[in-house]
Amino acid sequence: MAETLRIEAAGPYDLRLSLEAARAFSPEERRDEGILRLPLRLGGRLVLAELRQTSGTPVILEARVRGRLGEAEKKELHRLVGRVAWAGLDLRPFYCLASRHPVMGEVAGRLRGLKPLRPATVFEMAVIALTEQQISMRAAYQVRRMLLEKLGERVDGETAFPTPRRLASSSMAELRTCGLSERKAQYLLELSRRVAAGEVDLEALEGWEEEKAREYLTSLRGFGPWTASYILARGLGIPDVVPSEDLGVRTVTGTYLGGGGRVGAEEALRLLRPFVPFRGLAAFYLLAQHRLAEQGDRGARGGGGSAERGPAAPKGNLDI
DNA sequence: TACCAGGTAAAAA
DNA sequence: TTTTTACATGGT
Repeated sequence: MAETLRIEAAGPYDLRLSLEAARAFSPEERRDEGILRLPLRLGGRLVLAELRQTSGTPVILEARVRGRLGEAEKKELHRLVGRVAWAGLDLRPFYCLASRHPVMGEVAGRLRGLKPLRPATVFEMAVIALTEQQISMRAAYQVRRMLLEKLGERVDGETAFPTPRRLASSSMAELRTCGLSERKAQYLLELSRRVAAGEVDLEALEGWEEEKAREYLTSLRGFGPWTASYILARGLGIPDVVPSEDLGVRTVTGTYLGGGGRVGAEEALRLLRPFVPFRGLAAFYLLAQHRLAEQGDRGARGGGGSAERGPAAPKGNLDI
């Protein structure tokens, strides 16, 4: 017995490419034929949704879940899948802007249909952002893997992100063994406790005006300007927001749009100006291009011979 | 071995 | 008020 829901997404969209980009940083090689196995909480119930894209236009995403779902659960599944796949984002206006720029036009053409995969909740996005502060993506990935392993909940072979309540009930020692610093463990505990207590509602930020949400986020302990921008961009899905102080953003904007290497935050913003109101999305495309090209290089060296993805990119440790 | 990675708050100057 | 510093892990 299974339920299959069909979710329409604003086209163009390429789920397989979006998955490939999202996993470009991951040390584990996952071959899953363009299917996203997504643990989701529908009300109090944890289910595994298998998400795939059916061919054709308009873009339809199929979400398959074992067992029966109630009407409210179906509605929630629809909302969450739409959120993760960013179904509401229409890429066409961005492509229109990109086509007027020689480099961005080429990158956007090559990565047509790419959208950032978004975490199912703003809380999860906030935790991800906390773990990614300062350390490399690979190091942060290991920390999150440990968090999932120790505190996550298993469902059909996948692990769901721990709830605020579960994180709030964990100990400093437990979080430290996941590789978090004392300080980040404190931030994470404080955030989780406040969210679990209902004192902080990150999900409610969805409808807020951008600057108000930014102000609120930076008022939380451990949330600086970089973290706030990252959450606004990917957690709340504001396509113009870009963490311009971000090392990766400064590298790729300098490399692809500027004269060469890493630039300062202000210069990065200046170089991204042609893509208002999609500056964050533009930066994401450059990061993805950079990362996928790098991965392609590795594959070629290893004899795997994965598809060419354009000009070789300078070395770095970038991710989306 | 050092040094750098999608930074931040708190201490020191 | 502005400038340093500690911090965790993984790759080079």
